[in-house]
Amino acid sequence: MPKSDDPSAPEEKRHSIGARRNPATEAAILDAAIEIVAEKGIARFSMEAVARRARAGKATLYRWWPTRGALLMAAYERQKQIGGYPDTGTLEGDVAAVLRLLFDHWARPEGAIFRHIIAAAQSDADLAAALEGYRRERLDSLTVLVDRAAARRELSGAVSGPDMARAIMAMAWLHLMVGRLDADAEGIARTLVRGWVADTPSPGPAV
Amino acid sequence: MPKSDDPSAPEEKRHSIGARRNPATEAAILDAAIEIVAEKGIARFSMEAVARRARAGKATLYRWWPTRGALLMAAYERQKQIGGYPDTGTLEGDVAAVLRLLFDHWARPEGAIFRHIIAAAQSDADLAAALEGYRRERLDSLTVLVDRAAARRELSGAVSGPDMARAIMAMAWLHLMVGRLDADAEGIARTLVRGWVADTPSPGPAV
DNA sequence: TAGTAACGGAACGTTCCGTCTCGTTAAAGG
DNA sequence: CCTTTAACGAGACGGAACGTTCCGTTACTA
Repeated sequence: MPKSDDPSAPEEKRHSIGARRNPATEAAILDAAIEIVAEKGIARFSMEAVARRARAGKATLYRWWPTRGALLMAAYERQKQIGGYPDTGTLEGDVAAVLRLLFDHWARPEGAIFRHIIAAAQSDADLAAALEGYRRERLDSLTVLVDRAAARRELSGAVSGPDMARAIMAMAWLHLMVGRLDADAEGIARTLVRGWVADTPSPGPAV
Repeated sequence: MPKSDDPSAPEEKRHSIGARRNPATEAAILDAAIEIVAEKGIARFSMEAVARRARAGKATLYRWWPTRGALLMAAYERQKQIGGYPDTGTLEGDVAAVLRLLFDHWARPEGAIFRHIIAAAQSDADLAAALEGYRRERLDSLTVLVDRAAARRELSGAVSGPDMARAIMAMAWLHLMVGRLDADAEGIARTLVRGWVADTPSPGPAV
């Protein structure tokens, strides 16, 4: 039986620990947020529900997370744990591997938070700014793949590293937003990495 | 001065035209929905606000559009008017052209509805189903580009047409969702159409 | 020791939800 | 012709969540 939102029993009441932030309160609130999304879905995620389950006052929530979006973002950052990207030996294999990692992560109940963050960011400028920062950080991390490919002299030189990273992210996000996390990561990687046209008069493999 | 939501003056009261749907009512409601989103943003878009501006009863709204998402979708379909895709002579040029068309369309105040439809679909199963139908329709329409490229014997054969269409859509949607509708369509097209790696062992002009 | 700020809790007014009645209107159908 | 049917504007209704504001308690800080 899933835990109810109403503060029934086993957790003892928390109190102020003086004129400073209580880490136990922060943890309880973020955990409650993650649990609610995982158990009941985003529709049941409200500031009131989080406060009830965490046995926290609404004022405490609003003191540290001014909007629902901010709390969502914090909850996502707390639970996310994506390790480094495996080295498969080819760019196409690396791209497939990172897509597979992302799809598996987002398919978990807590991972589903992320698509709701993107959704909420469409009407919340502050959240949009936070998401943009996170997005740039993830884009930068994808350059690892490109650097490895460059070291192997695998690249054609027709496309820049940042452009490649954006394309990978675009494919990942599209499949997240349309709920197709069972998509064929290898097929997507092939679509991106190999050219669609037979012969481009590009300046060839840069030496 | 933007029109207020409150039904002040100039529109005369509509009545029932008998035991059948009133087209004027439908038009007034959809127009009100489009105007509210364009003028005030999605945050001010509510069933109540639409009913107020359209001088319609809430029951009338719910009779024809059972959810907010359904009304959003109908409003988008009413105002969208994307013509055919221009033929630029190359696949890369065609992809750039379609991206430019989409970006320009979505950058208009009414076009912004679409990103909110994608957002709302994350928490509304009915809307998600409607969006999925629309998405497949747009994917099919993109095969025109691929067919033209095939007729020119431009394709490498390494990537299938549906995969190409999905990749184009992914890039378009990403830039929509992150608010980068000023992106370089030509650069994106190049990223997709040309290969990232120098030499693929596909049936092409291997060196 | 006095000041300060976080804490749980609860009440507040507001907005929007979706449902529901009401009286009016006019087409549909026997 | 005249009863039936259904759409219409209007708005009351209970419920949920919003974001703010108090309260009394707690314990660190100066």
